[in-house]
Amino acid sequence: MAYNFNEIEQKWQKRWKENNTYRVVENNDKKKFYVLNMFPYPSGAGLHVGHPLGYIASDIFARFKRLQGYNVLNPMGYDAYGLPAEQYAIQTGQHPAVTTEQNIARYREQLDKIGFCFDWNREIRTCDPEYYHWTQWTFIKMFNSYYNNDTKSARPIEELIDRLSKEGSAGINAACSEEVEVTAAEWNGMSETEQQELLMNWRIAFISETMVNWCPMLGTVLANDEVVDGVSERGGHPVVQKKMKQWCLRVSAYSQRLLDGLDRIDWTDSIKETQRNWIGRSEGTEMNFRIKDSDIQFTIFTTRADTIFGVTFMVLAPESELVAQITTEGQKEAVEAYLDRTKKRTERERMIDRNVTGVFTGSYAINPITGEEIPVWVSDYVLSGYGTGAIMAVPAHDSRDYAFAKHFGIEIRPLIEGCDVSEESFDAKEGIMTNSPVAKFADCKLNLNGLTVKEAIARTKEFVTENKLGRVKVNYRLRDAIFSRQRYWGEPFPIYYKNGVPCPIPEECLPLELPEVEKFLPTESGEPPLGHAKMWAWDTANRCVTSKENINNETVFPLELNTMPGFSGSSAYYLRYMDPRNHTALVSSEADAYWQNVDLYVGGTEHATGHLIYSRFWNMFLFDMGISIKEEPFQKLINQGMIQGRSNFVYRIKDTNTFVSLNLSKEYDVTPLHVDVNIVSNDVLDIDAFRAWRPEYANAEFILEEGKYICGWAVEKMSKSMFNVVNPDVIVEKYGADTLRMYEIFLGPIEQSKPWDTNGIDGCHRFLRKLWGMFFDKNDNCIVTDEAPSKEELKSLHKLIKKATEDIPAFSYNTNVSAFMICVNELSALKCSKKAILEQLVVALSPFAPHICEELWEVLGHTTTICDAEWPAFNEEYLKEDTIKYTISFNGKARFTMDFAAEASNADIETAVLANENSQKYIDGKPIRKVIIVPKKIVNIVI
RNA sequence: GCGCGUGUGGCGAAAUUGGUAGACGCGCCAGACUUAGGAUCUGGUGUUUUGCGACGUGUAGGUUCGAGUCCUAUCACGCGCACCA
Repeated sequence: MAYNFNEIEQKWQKRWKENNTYRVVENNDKKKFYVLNMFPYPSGAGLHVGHPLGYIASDIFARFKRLQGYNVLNPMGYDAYGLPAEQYAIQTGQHPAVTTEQNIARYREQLDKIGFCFDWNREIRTCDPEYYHWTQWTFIKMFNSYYNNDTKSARPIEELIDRLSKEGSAGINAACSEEVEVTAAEWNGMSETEQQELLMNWRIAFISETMVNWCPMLGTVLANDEVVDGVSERGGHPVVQKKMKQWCLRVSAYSQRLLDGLDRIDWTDSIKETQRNWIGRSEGTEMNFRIKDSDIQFTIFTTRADTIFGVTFMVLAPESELVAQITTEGQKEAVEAYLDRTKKRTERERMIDRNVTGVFTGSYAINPITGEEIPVWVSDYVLSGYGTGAIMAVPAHDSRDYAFAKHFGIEIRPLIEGCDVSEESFDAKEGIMTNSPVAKFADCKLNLNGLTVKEAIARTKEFVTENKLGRVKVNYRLRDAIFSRQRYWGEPFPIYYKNGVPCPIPEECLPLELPEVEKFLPTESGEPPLGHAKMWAWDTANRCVTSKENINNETVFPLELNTMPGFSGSSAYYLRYMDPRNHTALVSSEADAYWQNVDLYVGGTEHATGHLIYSRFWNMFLFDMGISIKEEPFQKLINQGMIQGRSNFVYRIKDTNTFVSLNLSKEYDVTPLHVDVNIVSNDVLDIDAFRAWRPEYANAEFILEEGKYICGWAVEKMSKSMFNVVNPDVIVEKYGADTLRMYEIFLGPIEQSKPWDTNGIDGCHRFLRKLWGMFFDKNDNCIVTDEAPSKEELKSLHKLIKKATEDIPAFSYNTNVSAFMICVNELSALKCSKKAILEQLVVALSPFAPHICEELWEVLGHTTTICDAEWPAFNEEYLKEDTIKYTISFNGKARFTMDFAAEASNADIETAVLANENSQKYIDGKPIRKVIIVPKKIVNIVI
């Protein structure tokens, strides 16, 4: 009896490829199902055993859906642009395209060994001109669009231009960088260049001089989500703030839609919550304050309009332009010194150091409601990028204002009945208002006394709006995405500059291919790497790329030197899979109408605020353009947990070459050292392999316990430096792909992070061998019979089918594997080798272990692939119990059990219980008042 | 600080609406077959007790005939956001 998994797996992988088994084509007679994995970045390290987890999970689902009769799209491709390939290129001179190609080949080889049902005919790579053609095309669409807040959608920029030329900016309700007022006459009087500059205020893809996260070590800017704790996510290099001209995408225009859309999609609450936090909606009020003895006005944003009577100072962000305007002569020196000091500090330093700092400007603002004079300060605890960069400070009810007031001895005026602000501020939005206003402003038209905080906020909003003192405003934390990267290995912008004005190259001329460069580093003059490209100018007359030498500013113009960031290629790839070889459109409307959007998206949580926001934005834009018919790209999202490494340690006694076993190591002064997990089994070290591992260990001595060297262990990230990387190829070689697939999902719930531990894999392997043993005897003779199955066998089988049918859609794969083990154990115990049973068993198992199931399917006499079989239906009849065991309890304590026929009525049970001599014996002589019968389980007797 | 989530054997973990806690697998123990076992098969395995039994789902209460599950408080860990006004 031999289960030769290597032979079987190779045979079927070859056959699937030859027969194009997993090819999928649109078919209107069949219901569609779209399964998608977040496509990988092909790194040089290859796949480790953690990477395929999500692919296995989605593969099981895809195969299951196919068996249920769906037309399943399950594509795969590569997110091939990225920093590591570029950095490798800088170090070695090797072109990133070459290393990327090699890495992809290696990935493909590894993936193929695991037996996925990907349709490789639809493979895409983001660095392929055929693919980034449509990334560039979408960018041009964004450039040529603005966001209309009235229609709540992106509209052609011509609409806006038309309006500007006829009516000016009056009445335009559009997402913009800043409020602009321009009359039609002014607009029409502007030069082309001036008009183009102004339009940047509205374009969805626009150029803006903004503060960016500049990473000097990487020589590029980074998006907010690429910066973690003040350092770059990749590489951990320091990041500083710098003002630069950059391409941006007006993601913020979609804030509300991105927020609302979350209610319509089936994602986990935690990831939705993360996105809500990231979007950061806050409803509040903008109020205008006037500076005393001047015409200067400024606006603040607050969510606590109710606290207007408690304002005892105002604060401006140091970056605010107002600071210079309102600083009095007397305070000039102090203010400038303060600004100087803050400028030198990075954002990160300002965040870490929470000491209170600030300086008085010398000016006073007028409270628009009471007319009170309020001192205006400057402090870096106010951020220039949020709200208006200015606040009204209410120390009694905001902890930051409180700290500031305490430090500088400013009045703290409590506004809520009974609150104690002697030690700390009262920040909660609850209680009854008082002192609003205080007696000396009693003639003030607004009175909030006696209202709850909630009522007071609403009342103040009304008052402010009626008296034109400001307006109700919703603020979002979500910023526009910075879209330029000073890198080589990315999508080039389809943009040339005519007299400094950016112009898109004609759509018909796309793709604009990435040029060759001599060096992948920035130029001497500090231009991005594309500055090295010779063939990098646009000839408008011949509509082609030409040499930079030909630039004449009449017909030949310089091309953009930045490239697009990583998320550009990964934002709409799901659409491209629907129609990957279309030369005339991103996706045909037919293909889009058929596949709609992704039904099941599988990937890690690390993209919660990056890819998963950008691609929703990107897709909403394409939805507005009428390209995508679904507003949300990913209907259901499953986040697979990470598989961590399980590192092993040996303990070397200090200054010796002697290693002591784990439980004896406490008695010595030892240094724990990582040891390669591949020479450790069940935490027992293979001593010979250890001596051979490294030359310095060749003469190592060991202090053993019970004849073995026991290693310590810890859960850590899977990485080369920890010597805990387990390669899937090695597992496939030793146990087979089916065992690997079963074991990966058997490790635990799919969404949970867990350490890889090769030790448990035998259990899954034994299971498959046991299954094999139901088909063949020791001499490899097939023992399958045509006998009719027994009731017991049918029950075992249908219990399993029911479980699998319910568990797969719920992603309870780990318990499902258990169910298969139970079923096979039961059937083996019954010595069942009946075709009628085994046939359905292998179909149900095939999503999990496709190779062995194909083989056994063939053994059972089938000539077509098991993928085209039908998912077995379970029959409730077989699952019914003949009798049900009831526990008879007395005041909650179980006393005895009785069996009843499954169909016994409550009355039957009650009568039987009362007549039972056991029951009499245990009622302690007291009369029974009531028998409570809980269906199927327990009969309760109350006295 | 705010928000979200998780706590069950030596380990990974199960447990439909509240109804026999610990399924299944690993590990461990014993046995069988073996020259051998890191192969295979069979049985056992929460703690405690010679036994009957008692106790057991982070901790402390509560609801209930009955709580891993519901409620309140609390502790620990993980994740997200964070001078966001």
